[in-house]
Amino acid sequence: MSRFFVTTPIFYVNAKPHLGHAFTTILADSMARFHSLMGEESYFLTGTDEHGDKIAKASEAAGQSPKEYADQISGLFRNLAPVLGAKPNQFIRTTDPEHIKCVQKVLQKVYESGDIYFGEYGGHYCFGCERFYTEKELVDGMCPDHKTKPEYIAEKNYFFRMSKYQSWLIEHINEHPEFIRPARYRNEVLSLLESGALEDLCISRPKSRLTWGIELPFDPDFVCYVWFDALLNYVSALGYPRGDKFKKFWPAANHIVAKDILKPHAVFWPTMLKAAGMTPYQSLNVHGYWLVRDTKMSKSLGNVVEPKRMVDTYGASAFRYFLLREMAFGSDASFTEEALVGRLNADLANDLGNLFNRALAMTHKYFEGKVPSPAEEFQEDAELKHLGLEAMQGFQENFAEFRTARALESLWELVRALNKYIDQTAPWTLYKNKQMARLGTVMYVVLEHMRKVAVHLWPVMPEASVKMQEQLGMPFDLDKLSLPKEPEVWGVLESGVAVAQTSNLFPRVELPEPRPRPPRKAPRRRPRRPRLIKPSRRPPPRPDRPRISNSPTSKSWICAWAPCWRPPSIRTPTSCSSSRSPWARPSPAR
RNA sequence: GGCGAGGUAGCUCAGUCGGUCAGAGCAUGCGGCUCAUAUCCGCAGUGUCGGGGGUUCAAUUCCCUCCCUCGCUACCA
Repeated sequence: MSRFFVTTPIFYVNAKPHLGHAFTTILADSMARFHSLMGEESYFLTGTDEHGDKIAKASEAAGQSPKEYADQISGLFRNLAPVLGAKPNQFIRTTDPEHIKCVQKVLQKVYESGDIYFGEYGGHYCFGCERFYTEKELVDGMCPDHKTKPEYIAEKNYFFRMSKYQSWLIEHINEHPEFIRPARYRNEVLSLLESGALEDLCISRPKSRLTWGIELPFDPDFVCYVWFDALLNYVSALGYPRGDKFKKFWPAANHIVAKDILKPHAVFWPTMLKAAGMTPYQSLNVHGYWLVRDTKMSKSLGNVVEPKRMVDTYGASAFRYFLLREMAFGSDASFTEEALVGRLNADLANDLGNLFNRALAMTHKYFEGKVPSPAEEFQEDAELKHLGLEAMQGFQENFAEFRTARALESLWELVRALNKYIDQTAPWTLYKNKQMARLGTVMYVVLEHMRKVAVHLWPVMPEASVKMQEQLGMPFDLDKLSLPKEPEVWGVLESGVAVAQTSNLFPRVELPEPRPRPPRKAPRRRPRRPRLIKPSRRPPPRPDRPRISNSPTSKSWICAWAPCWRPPSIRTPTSCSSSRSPWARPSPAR
């Protein structure tokens, strides 16, 4: 069985989780699920990076020990994944004793092999910041924070002989097109490597100015530089060097990072692995930033998107769908609540949700709620099947290469084709004309394709996908499913099985009215309360069509807050609730 | 400064080894259907494919040049 190991970066505990962290986690989770569904054994690792100068300072400011501080923020990150419907197999912390031991083991090994040496580093040191600045970081030769002239000091430190691996790395990148992707970042790294001599990496900090780190095994006066420490999480988590997981999942590693940490992952990390005698990872997958209304998210602008609020308001499935559908792999994307609501209504409510609802309703109306038996296949059925085949293959090919937006775009060609097929075959007319054999075939073709769509959506919207499959009378069972076979397999849905009466998985939502800007001095935002909004301009109900009692048009005001929109069914935990990830098969040992 | 990515319908983007390549979705307007969450289906558009020049029978697609946006230019993470 082939293996798939996917990682997020370990998140630095100097700030609370935000949209970017949420996205990386969701992307990694969807990849782990996708590969499980493809029949591979997958393992999903995430965690927190807790050492270094910034943490030492932040904890001091908070009046806590670094460990207390890290414990607190790390907890926030640990709690993030479940909120997003993500199920990492492991959450590592760089303060874990096993990780510390592993880092020391690697340091010792590389030291003994001669790739770590003691040398001198000279730089512009600002005593106010207690750190070195590069020439470029200085503003007119001054510290950007303190506006003072830093002192040039030389410091003895340990260095990693990174330069030694420059040509090897260039060659490796050239020979492995998937090593860094998309190509724009691969080009960036190559030009970086080819433009100048790769320097050696200073990997120690004297304890005189930093103690919050992993002690060098060969010199107790120094701690390890955070990146050298942090990057090793990817192998320490697997129990390097002798752990079973390491033997199983390395080097099938697929790292996911945002573009800001490209360099450490594309240059430091592979050379470190090489020096330590390990095979390089399989791929580094680089995504862009989430902007908010085309500007960078920042606390001072007050435009930080809180993932939890989005999930509470719109549901994890819709939130995940939006993020994976909206961001083109590698590029920046813009997050707005309007865009999210737009996608939710257009793609999920109108196209997909309504498709489920109308098909289930017809199955009840025409076949007492049971999946009918198909009869003779018509030309139009074969055409739909062919279109579906291509849409599903397009989904799989793109998803495998992290192009989730294009993958979903491809799958939606099938969703739209299904709505069109229903309109063209007009089951209501067939029923009126008592053409029950043909009607049965049409409905079967629709329902079976809906099942295929639902299966493909599991990596993207696990909760909703499970629900959809249940509504079709097919309880979700990962072991029985095989995504590679789905495009061509036919007749999985059993005739005579009862389907749900209605779907209502993705009700349309109204965009909340813009919140009035809180006054400047407002201490804390008050807890959100349901708000009443005006219904949108809707035409009056047609006289020939009976209104459903809960129709928005029947009331002058409707509640625009979450609990009204989402049926309780969505929110109840699905079968995926055991602590061991149920979709990794077999569940790897923890 | 150097290197790189990109500038295509109101919006988000796809596409072109030069010739049905001027596209999709959303948004807009009109029409149809009634199974459905007023949803779905069809039709209709608008675009000097960043500006200019060149090569060619033919360029959005190749070459030159200019303008604009963004990223990188190495040890905070």
